[in-house]
Amino acid sequence: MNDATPSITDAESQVMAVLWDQAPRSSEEIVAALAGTGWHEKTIRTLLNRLLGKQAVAADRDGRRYLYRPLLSREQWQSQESRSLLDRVFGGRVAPLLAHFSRHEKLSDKDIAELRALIDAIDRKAR
Amino acid sequence: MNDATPSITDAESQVMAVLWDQAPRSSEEIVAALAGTGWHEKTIRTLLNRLLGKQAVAADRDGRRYLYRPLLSREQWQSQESRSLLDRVFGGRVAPLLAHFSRHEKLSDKDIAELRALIDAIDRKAR
DNA sequence: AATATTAAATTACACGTGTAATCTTTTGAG
DNA sequence: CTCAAAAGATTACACGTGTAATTTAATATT
Repeated sequence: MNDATPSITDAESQVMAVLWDQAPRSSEEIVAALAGTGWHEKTIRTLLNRLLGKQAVAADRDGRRYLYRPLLSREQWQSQESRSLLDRVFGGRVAPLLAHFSRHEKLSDKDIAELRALIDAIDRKAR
Repeated sequence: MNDATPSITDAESQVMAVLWDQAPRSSEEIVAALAGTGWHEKTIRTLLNRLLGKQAVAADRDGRRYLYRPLLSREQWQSQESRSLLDRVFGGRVAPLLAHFSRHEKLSDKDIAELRALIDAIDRKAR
């Protein structure tokens, strides 16, 4: 009986991002990759450990060090977060979300073209 | 000075929802409207007070009671939450978000029709 | 083998949030 | 005018999270 999909905090997701970008990596490499955040090395190691506890990453021994790799994929995480927003904020419906964006976000021509292509693709698949 | 836009927690947003649905309302009415949540009356009053502190609602005296009304609109809140998801999870781009939904969410025919109508509307407005 | 490094594990601590209980003040009932 | 009921204000408390410091264990060096 273990957690279906671990839920990741915001800080944790930034550590995941490093591993999604490339894995496996040692904690030292991860710390280096997160230099821009201003986080203390200790902080990053804490986050790594929490991710281990949540089984969002795995650690494989490599000599004296561990190499970390993601167990939760970026796609899975995006799904969770998207669904959460959809349910919490838009009553679970996609169209209101898009309607919202259409009114309040600046969509580029490229965005619009992509969206149209997507709808077409979805539509074709649906029939 | 004062907070540009207060950030609302999940529980608080459910209280806001009652006021977005109809306002102004007394705390008693709000408690009644949230009967389905299983929350204790005290809990709901706490949430109301926190919303007051965050200036997400205003309270106008009405005899011995207060009448509450939203200062933060549903639209504003949806914007905040959407933008937060977009930035945190999708690097700030709308198309990847929608692409994600197209791959992972089951869109009903009605959804698809609505989306198409939206795109058309956006497109017409854009040109 | 004893000791110094260093990675990892454990512990810490403040603050936000969910979830209330208690205290205070106001006001209607007698 | 006194007292009880009720609305609101204050206080509580555990848990998650951001942010680390301290302790332990493993390994490299002398």
